[in-house]
Amino acid sequence: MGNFNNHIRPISYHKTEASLLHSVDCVILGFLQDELKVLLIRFPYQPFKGHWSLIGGFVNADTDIDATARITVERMTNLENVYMEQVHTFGNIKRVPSERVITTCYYALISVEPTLNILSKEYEATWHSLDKLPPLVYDHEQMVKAAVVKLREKVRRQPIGFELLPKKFTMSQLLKLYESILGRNLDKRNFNKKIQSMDLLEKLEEKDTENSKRGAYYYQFEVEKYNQLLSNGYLFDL
Amino acid sequence: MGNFNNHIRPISYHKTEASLLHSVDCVILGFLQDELKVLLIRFPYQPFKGHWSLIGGFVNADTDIDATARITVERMTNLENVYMEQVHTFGNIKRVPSERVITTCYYALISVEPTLNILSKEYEATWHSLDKLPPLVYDHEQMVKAAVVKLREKVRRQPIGFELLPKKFTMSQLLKLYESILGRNLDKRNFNKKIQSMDLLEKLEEKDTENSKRGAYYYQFEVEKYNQLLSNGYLFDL
DNA sequence: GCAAAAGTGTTGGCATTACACCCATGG
DNA sequence: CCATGGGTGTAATGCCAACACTTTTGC
Repeated sequence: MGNFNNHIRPISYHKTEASLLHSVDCVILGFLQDELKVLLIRFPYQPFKGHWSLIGGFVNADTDIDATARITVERMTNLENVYMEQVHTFGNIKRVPSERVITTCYYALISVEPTLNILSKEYEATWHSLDKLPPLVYDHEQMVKAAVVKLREKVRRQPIGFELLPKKFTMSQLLKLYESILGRNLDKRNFNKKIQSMDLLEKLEEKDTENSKRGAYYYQFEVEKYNQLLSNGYLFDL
Repeated sequence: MGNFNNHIRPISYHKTEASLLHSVDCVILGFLQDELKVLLIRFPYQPFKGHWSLIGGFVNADTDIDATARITVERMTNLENVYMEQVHTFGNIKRVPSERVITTCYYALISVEPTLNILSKEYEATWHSLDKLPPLVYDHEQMVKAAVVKLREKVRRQPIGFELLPKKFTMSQLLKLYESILGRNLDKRNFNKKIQSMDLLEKLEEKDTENSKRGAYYYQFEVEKYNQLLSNGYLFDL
């Protein structure tokens, strides 16, 4: 496998059809310094060598495209079970000037903890603020935008924001996360009220004393409780 | 072009990558007999010859994927400027048993008027209710479901429902359309109130007297008015 | 003692829902 | 004259947005 003549077509009533390169690109999102950021690498090939780029990889004949995206992300981050969603497939002829490549874009949400060290070296992977992105190769800017739009819609109807936080987090972290994703300020009291009323978080004894003198209680998302509510017809809605 | 060895790759640092078949499938939706329906054809190839299927086509090296989808729909319906949205890309290895094909699914919204005659012959294209779909080839049932979910979300935030109606339509047609898309009954008075308050429809002098003795006023969607409101920050929201 | 973040309730306005009767007409 | 779909208003409710002060503690 890996060779472009190797795709399987035993029956091949489609012998005459064109065969094309297909890749995946991943918008890896993380929450750092109270802000949603995207992980970019230095593009390794000419003529765009050194430009910033999303992380991607080609789809080969014996791998599902979702799996290709997952492998791409996991190889880069050394994480497993990363939350991913397909965003859109970009298929214009000229999107990659040098050749025809169809690319399916995904986003991945990762919790930034011990991660950074592992990934940083190979391609100079670094986090970039969404509101001051450097120029990216090909149509990768479009991809980032599309991913954020999709995340913004999804985050209000499903409790996926927690994927971006450590297991234990404070209310103000959660607030700032949502503010950053939605791109606007939220009222602290109204936000807390709404979250609390959902009854999806467990309040822990422990406090975070790093970011404030008084200390803020840690909370934890309870997946099981959510699944139970879900099966009773509950809809997360923020 | 059209031959699978013809894709352009002058630089080809990706010579060693696999080249795959890529197709599009289109969920063509129409509103008939007060119901949202999908247009299906009889699949023309063995071993699924005669089974019901979506309308599709292969992507060749010199056509954008969006254009491929559009051409597919327009060839089948003899319509132009059909409203289309990309839904999802299905890329599992085994989704087509006989060979690896990655398929991008689109939905198309068409207004069913003079259409039917033109398309019916070639592949026995016929309209099917969404709640009693026959078995479909491959993963086409999944595609239909995904398309309807996407439409359901979109139709509440953008005035695309009108794409499914003739230029002139009555309020009860519009109501039934939304009921059918959203899959639940809506209150006639509340619905009218909301629609009227948007101020996007022009009430015509003319009445539809076919479906009722008293006659119901025709309305028309005013695209320009909508665009103007849009540019002032207005958000359609139903 | 002060700076910095945490925590906590109430109110008014708006939007959504629920609900029922008369009208016009063709047959 | 009656059956069928068309057209219309009001009241109750719940939801969301706006808003400010006290607490804790490290420095």
